[in-house]
Formats: sequence, C-alpha cells, structure tokens
Amino acid sequence: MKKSNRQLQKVQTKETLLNKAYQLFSSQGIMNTRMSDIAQAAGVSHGTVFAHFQTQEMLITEVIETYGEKIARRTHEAAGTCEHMEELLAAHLAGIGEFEPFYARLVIENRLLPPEARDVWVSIQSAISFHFSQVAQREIGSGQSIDLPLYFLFNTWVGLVHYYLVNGDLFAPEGNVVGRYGDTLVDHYMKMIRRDGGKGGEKE
Amino acid sequence: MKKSNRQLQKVQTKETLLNKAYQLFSSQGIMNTRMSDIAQAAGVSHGTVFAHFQTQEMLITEVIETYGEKIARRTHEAAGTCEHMEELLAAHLAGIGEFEPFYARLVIENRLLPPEARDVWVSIQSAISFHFSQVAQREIGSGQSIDLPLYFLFNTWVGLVHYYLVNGDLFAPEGNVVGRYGDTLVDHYMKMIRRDGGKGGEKE
Amino acid sequence: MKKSNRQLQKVQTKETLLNKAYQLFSSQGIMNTRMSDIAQAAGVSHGTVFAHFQTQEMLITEVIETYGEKIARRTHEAAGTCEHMEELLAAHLAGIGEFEPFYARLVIENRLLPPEARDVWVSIQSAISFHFSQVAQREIGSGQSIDLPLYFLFNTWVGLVHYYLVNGDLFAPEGNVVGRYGDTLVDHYMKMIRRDGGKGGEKE
Amino acid sequence: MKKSNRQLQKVQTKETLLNKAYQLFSSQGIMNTRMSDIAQAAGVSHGTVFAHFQTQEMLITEVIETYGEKIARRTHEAAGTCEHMEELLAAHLAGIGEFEPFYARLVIENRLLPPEARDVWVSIQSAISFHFSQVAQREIGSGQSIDLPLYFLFNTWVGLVHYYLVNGDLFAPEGNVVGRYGDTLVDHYMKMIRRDGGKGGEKE
DNA sequence: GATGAATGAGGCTTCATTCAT
DNA sequence: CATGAATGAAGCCTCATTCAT
Repeated sequence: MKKSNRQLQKVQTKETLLNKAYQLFSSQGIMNTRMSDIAQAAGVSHGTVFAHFQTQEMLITEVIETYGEKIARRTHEAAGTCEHMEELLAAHLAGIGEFEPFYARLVIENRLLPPEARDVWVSIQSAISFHFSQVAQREIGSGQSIDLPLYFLFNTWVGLVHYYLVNGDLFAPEGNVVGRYGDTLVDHYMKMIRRDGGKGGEKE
Repeated sequence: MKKSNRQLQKVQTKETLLNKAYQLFSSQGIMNTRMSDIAQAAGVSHGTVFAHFQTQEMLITEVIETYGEKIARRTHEAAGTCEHMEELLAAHLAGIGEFEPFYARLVIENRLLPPEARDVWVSIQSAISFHFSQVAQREIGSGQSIDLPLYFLFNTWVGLVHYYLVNGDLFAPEGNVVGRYGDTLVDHYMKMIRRDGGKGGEKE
Repeated sequence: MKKSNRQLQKVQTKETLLNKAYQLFSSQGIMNTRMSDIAQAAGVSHGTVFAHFQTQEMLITEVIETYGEKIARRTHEAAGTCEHMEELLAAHLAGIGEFEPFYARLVIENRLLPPEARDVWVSIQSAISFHFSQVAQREIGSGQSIDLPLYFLFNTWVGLVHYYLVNGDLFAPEGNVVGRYGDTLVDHYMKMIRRDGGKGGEKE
Repeated sequence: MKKSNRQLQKVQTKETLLNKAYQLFSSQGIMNTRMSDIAQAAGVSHGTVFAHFQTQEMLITEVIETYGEKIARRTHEAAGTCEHMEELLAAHLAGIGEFEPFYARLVIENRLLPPEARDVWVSIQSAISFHFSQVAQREIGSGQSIDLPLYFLFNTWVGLVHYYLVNGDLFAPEGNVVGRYGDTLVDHYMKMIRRDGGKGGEKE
C-alpha cells in the first residue's frame, strides 16, 4: 500500500494542477495564465508543474482534453435519451452551463490556442455535431423541421450559442449566459426551424 | 506654410502606420504583431510609432476605429438602399468581404483586444444591427418573415457569419469565407426565417 | 548471509549504474548526460543514483576511475612485453581502441570535468608515459631514435593521437579513428623519430 | 554628424560586448559564461546583449569570428615573410601567444561549441594549415625536411601545441604556455623533422 | 518630430538534489 | 535501501516603452 500512497499523491497533485489551471483559465483566460500562477494556486513549486507537464502547451492541451471530455460527456449523456430537438439543445446548453466560464474561454481564445488544443476542441464539437445531426435528420424526415442541410442547422445553433458566450460580458456581466438566455435561445431557435414557425406572421 | 508641410508629413506618416498595421493585423493577427514589425513595414524607426501612438493599445484601438469605420460605412452604404432582407444580408457580407482578413481577426481576437477597441467593435455591429432591424421589422410586419425578436434574428445571423469566420481555417483555408459561402449562407438563412420556409421538406 | 545478499545486490546496482553511465558518456558525452538518463538506463529510480553517488561529480569521477583504470591496465598489459617502439605505440592505440568512444570523450571534455576526474586522467597518462619512456630511452640509447627529451617525444605522440580523437567527427565520422588511422599514425611517427628518417625525401 | 555619433555609439557598445565576452570567455570559459555576465561586465542591461546578438550561439560565434580572425591574421602576417619552417612555427606561436587564454579555451571547449562556431574554428585552422603546407612542401622538396605527408606534419605540430595548451594548467599554471615552452617546442619539432635530426643518435 | 539604442520586467524551461514514505 | 515527487536556483529570450540626440 505504500506505493499506492505515493501514486495516489502524484495523481492528486496532477489533478490539483489540472483543476487549478482550469479555474485560472476560467477566470483570467487561458493564454493569460502563467505557469507560475498555476503552481502558486496549487501550492506547489514552480518546477513541479513541469514534472507533470512537459510544456505549457501540453498542460493547456491536457486541461482542455480533461474538461472538454467532461463537457462532451455531459452533453452525450443528456443527448442520449433525447427524442426531440428541444431536449437535445437543452442538454447541450446544460453541458456547457456546468462549465460555462471555461467553455466561454475556449470559444473566445479558440484560434489562439496551441494547435493540439484546437484539435481537441474540434473533436468536442464533432461529438456534439453527431448527436445534433441524428436528431435533426429525424425531425426533418418527419417533417417537423425545415429542410436545410444538417451542417447549416448545426452551425446556426452553435454560432448563436457561441455568439452569446463570446459577448457574455455584454449579455450577462455576472457570467451566466446559459442560465439567463438558455431557454429563450432554445425556444426561438426551435420556432425558427419548425415548419410551422413564425405564427406571428400568419398568412392573411 | 512650412508648418503645413510638416503637418501634412505627419499626417501621412500616421496614415502609413495605420495602414501597415492594418495589413499586418490582417495577415498575422493583431496581438501577434509587434510594434517594431509595424515600424519596419512603414519604413520608419521603432520610436516613431510611439510618437504617433502613446501605447500599443492606443494604436490597436485607432486601427480598429479607422478600418472599423470603413467597414461600417461600406455596410451602411450597401444597406441603405436595400428593400429586402436578402439584399441587406448580401450587402452586409459584401461590406465584410472587402476586409475579410481584418474583420476575421477582429472576430477571432475580439475579447482579447483593449477595452476601447471593444467599443468600436460594438458600434460597428450597431450600425449593422440598425439596418437589419429596420428591414426585419418590415418583413415581419408584412408577414414575410417569421415573428421572432429582432435581436434574436440579428444575433442568429451575426453568430452564423462569425462562426464561419472564426473557423475560416477549417471552412476555407485559402481565406475567402465570404466568397465561398456567402450566397449559401444568405439563401439558407432566408429559408429559415421565411414564414413559408421548409416547403421543400414537405412529406408527400 | 541475508546481508551478504543485500550487499551483493547493492554492489551489482552500483556496477550497473557505472556501466550504463559509461555507455551514455561514450555515446552522448559526459556533461551532456543527465543523472536521470543514467537512472533510466539502469532501470532504477532517479533517487537511487544518489544513494550510490553523493553528487554528479562523484559519479563522473568514479566512472572515469573505473574505466580509466581498465584502459590503463589494458595499455599496461599490451605494453608490458613490447620490445620496440612500434609495438608499444600499437599497444597504446589498441588499449584506446577498445574504449575509443569513451576515451575520446575524456579527451574532448577533459578540462571541463571535475578536478578529481582530472587526477585519474593524469594517472592514466602516467602509466602510458612510463612505458613509453622506458622504450624510448632504450631506443635513443641504441641510436635507433633521435635524441630528444623523452617528455617531448611522448607529448608529441599523445598530442597527435588526441588531435585525431578530438577531431574524430572530421577525420572519421563513423567514430573509429584508431581503426582507420592507427597504423598510419604509428608508421609516420616512427619515421619521424628514426635517426634515418626521411630518406625517401632525398634529392637526386 | 549626429547620426555618426549614434552609429558610433552602437558600434562601440557592440565592440564592448564582444570584448568583454572575449575576456570572460578567456578567463572563465566560453560555455560557463552567461549572457548576464557579459551584460554586467559591459555595464549594460541584460536586454542590450540581445539587441546586438540574437542568440547566445550567435554571440559566441561572433566572438570567435572576431578574435579568431585576429589570431589568423596575426599568423598570416607573420607567416607571409617566412622563409623557413622555424620562422613559421614561431610566428604561429606568436599569433596564438597574444591571445593565449582565449585560444586555449577554444581548444579546450572545441567540440562543445555551437556548430557554426566550430566552422569558424576549422577555417582558422585551415588558414594556418595553408601556410604550413606551403613551407613544408618547399622544405621537403629541398631535402631539408623529412618526407612525410604534409597533413601529418601539420597535425603533429598542431596536436603538440594544443596538447600543451589543453594541459596548460599542468605545464604553466600561470597561464603562459607559449611564452614558457614556445621556443623549446619549435626547436624540438624542427629537430624531429630535419633530415639530419637526432645528432645524439650518431651512426657508429 | 524622428531616431534607434538601451532598458528591464516578464515568462518558459532544465535538472541536480532532497526527503518523506 | 530504494523510490520518485517535489524543489528552486539558474539561465535564455522577448518586446513594449523610454529618452538622449
């Protein structure tokens, strides 16, 4: 059990580092966070960070992998049982909502992240896209949704959500965009893609 | 009149600096461009940049103001005579298209720019929003468009366009997102907000 | 006898460390080899190295002592039965040849090594010098060799050999200087110190 | 003349840096000297060093180029008028002697220097080799010198000199190997390569 | 006003060594 | 003893900004 203890210790330290990095990334931005900030936040020495992550890029990438996976999983779970688009979108937002500050940072700094980190990000989006497309396909097939390319419907939705997140400081300075606008976004989006959308515009 | 000459010279130097900065920002990113890069590109000394702009932030802000204003004006002009939403969206994209590399950078680095730059950015968006809302209002009133909040329709459109620009490296590695996808985006978006949208998907 | 086992184990671990260090020193250089490289190569933990050698300097010194002694012994053996200078020089080179990569490193990094290591180095050279001087003395006495101070003859020979080793990357990129040039060096050197040397250059 | 002043200033700073680096390299070794040591010795800030030399490697290379060229030139000049080998060797040593501490460092750290620096070093040696070969060729032709390959004669001489320099701490702790042994080395070497060398070994 | 050399704070990374288990 | 996680001093390099000319 001695070994077990040491190993546990190491795993814990690494987890602490990942978690503190995640917190700092969420609050002050990813590229704005220095390695030494993370060390300090985790209560370890500067060098320790490098004992766990070879380079800053690798740390960033691993944080994104770790928490991105959580976000994707959360969405995946929620999406698994979804019958209708409304539910899926709500699940998507719920998945994001749990990690909103971090996710928003990912959206904001997207193109400035190390390439590997970007790959991770893209694969997260792909997972979501997959679920979305399945449901959308079904809804289009059943005539519930307007017939537009799946990728377009997806991009519209994601673009909308990301737009709110990127401009979160304007929309929700308290930092809870999803909580504040989530339902409305789903509602409006659904109205937009429903075949009978736009009741207010009744043909006379 | 000698002074006049000097002043002219000064104005020209400043304009050169702004223009070279704009070019560099477009090609290599805003925060990736060093002050000395700009000086070199403009053929002046490193220190001269600081004679015209007190700080890097101020230079960035001023570039964004200058060229943002052009983008907004261009869009404004194009939008001014638009009767229908299609035309407006096309005009919007045309306005962006002329400055795509720079505009894309603005979208990508948006939140990492100096706060004052953000204000400029917001005002660009406002100009567009104004036109958009006018036309959208009319179309909703006439029953051509689905009845959703104007801000939502606008955010959806802008979110969509920005999503394509941010991911321009994936969508159009050659760097011409608007040219490649512009028409499609307008088409699909219009189908989505038309009251009779999605007819093509009608079952039997 | 349990202790004996333990001690045996300990001795073996240390030997492994010395040997792996020797190998790494030979292939990548002495000062370029990290303590952790050695630990890894020996299949022990990083800390274990420090259980056997208090400091890096002491490890280096001990490796040089151990293998330097082997080189010296080998040369001593080969030199022991030499009647003539040719044989001695060949023996010297043979002794080096067995350990060329390591010996070359010693020559290359010589003055950058810990002081104690230098002492070892000097004593290796002394062993060779002793044999050399004996044979040289005899040959000078018998008129076979030119009459120059023994130390000069020795330094000339060693300087020559070391010059080839230090520049081994230029002379023999495959890393076998002794094999490639050994015979030639002996031949030429002998011609140089023979009283009748240079006959081949006689005019008319 | 204003420009002249500034330019002069810059050139002077760079020269100071090169010179201080040269001194530090001479006294404490090349790879042991930190960039900040040089800055401090030159009385400028740390960053200034990097304003003049892009990287540490480039600084090292440039110091070696600058002072290596001086050494080579000195030898070249002295060698230009040499009729006999004795004079050439003396000139070679004189060239080295002026810069002995630095030259010795070059010999000692040779293989540990950045590749470009090594190239410079090799080209210095080539210049010397050229002169040597010319004179040696002539002397062999006239039957004054033993007939051995030019490269061997050269390598023997250089190997000998470098051997004394590398072991300067043993031969001449006060740091003046050339002054102390130069004449003897030339004498003995000449005796060795003279056709009539080794009088002491008179044929009976 | 223009110049450009100098500044120096800021940040990443390496690795010998220690020490609790 | 062995282990290996943690330490922290050391060193390289960048670049916005200043200021004497």
